[in-house]
Amino acid sequence: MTAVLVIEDDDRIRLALLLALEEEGYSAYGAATAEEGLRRQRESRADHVLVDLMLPGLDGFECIRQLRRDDDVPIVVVSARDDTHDIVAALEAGADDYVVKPVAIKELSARLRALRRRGRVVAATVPAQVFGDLEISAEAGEVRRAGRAVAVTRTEFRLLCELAEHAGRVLSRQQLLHRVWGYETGDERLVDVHVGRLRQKIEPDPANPRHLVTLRGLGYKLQR
Amino acid sequence: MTAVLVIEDDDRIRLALLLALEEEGYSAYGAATAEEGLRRQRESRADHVLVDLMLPGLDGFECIRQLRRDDDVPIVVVSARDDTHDIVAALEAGADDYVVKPVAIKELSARLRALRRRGRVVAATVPAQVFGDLEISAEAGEVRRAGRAVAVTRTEFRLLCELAEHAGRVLSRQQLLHRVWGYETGDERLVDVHVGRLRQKIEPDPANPRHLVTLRGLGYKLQR
DNA sequence: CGGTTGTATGACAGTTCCGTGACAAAAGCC
DNA sequence: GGCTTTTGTCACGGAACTGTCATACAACCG
Repeated sequence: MTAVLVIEDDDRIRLALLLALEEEGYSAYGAATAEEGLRRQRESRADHVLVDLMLPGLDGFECIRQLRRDDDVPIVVVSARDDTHDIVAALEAGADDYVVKPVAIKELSARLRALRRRGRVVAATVPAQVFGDLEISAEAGEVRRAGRAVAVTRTEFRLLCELAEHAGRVLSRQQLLHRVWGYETGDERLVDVHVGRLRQKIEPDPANPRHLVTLRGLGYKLQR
Repeated sequence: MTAVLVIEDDDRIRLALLLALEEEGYSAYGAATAEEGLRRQRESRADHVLVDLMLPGLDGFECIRQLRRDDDVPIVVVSARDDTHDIVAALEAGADDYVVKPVAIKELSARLRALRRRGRVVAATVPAQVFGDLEISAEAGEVRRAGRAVAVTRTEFRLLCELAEHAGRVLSRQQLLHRVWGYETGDERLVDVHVGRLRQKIEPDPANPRHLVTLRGLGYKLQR
């Protein structure tokens, strides 16, 4: 029996989903908060997790990340919001699919089947973001320049990922401090220093950066 | 470079998709009919296929079935019709995802990434694995280096299998504690110690590991 | 051109992180 | 029960990393 865990705070929707899934032949059980969902998934591994994005306390994105941390379970987001940003963010956080409420149970079921099928397939492609001769592989925790692995530290890696995630767009020092370091405020020079160190490692000519460029008065951006 | 084949009869849409995909860093090429698409996929295997459902001649569903017959390539349907029947039918035919036009390229790209990630996840449950001169036979419960059997203890073996199963990907100490020892939490030094012992046995030069490498601040990974 | 503002970078100290040897407890094995 | 092997804990030393600072350099502006 295929087990499905539904993490959704709205009681009505959660129960409706559980019933519909049972009807489709799944064994389904629910959790009203992310915390509870994480706990239940640790205790008894479901074959699929459905998760809402708007949850009280820990939100859906964080929930997905934590689920992913120690489990390869297929995660499907079931959200009311049909918004590209949310979809992309959820998938990047580690979700495998995203469906918009109200969802047809037949479709959901078919998507779950497709996910299970895909899970069995063997594929060898390594996902990596590419910027010219620069490759960033978050999973491998690795950065390559011209095919060669470059050793970067954790902070540098986070910084690079953050810039890569918003490739082509400027990020201010404040934004970076906030997103990479979690600082609400702080010395902006810190960013400079780390950008400099990163350049030493990933730029062929650190003094004339091609990818990690400075926009005076604005911040930094990563470009192809 | 990740290659994407777009099977879509409407020239404008196909070209727009191709351009947008290129922009996202993919290598993209197109086909105006199912027949042509099948032929191109046979000749040069793309990493992803996007397919419209309404095609002249052979329709999208049939196209998906034929693609599936000799290829595990991830297939994403890009259709104008947002209809549960179509969605279910397409997924049943073998598609892996279904997005409705007009589609945000960022979303599409994120979905492709999610598909690639998923494909790799279970990929690893392979009986025997080879890492350079290192062989791990999960069934035989045996490790060989340069053809010679190496005696490893049970914990070391589990640890090695876990790393091998996610070859090339970083596993944090917490993940390893959880997956190898079943601990919800615990002293991370434990992992270090066992990694160290394993290195003594499987690395030619344990002080400079080639396969079982440390990613400072992140964890360990096994690489070729 | 000189002043002003913003950015790059080398040096340094404090801290974090990792590897390892030692050791005791636990588990296997005659 | 004695012996060996394996496992987990601890503590220490060293290496790597981080954040701060000072200084030098570059860009901008009137």
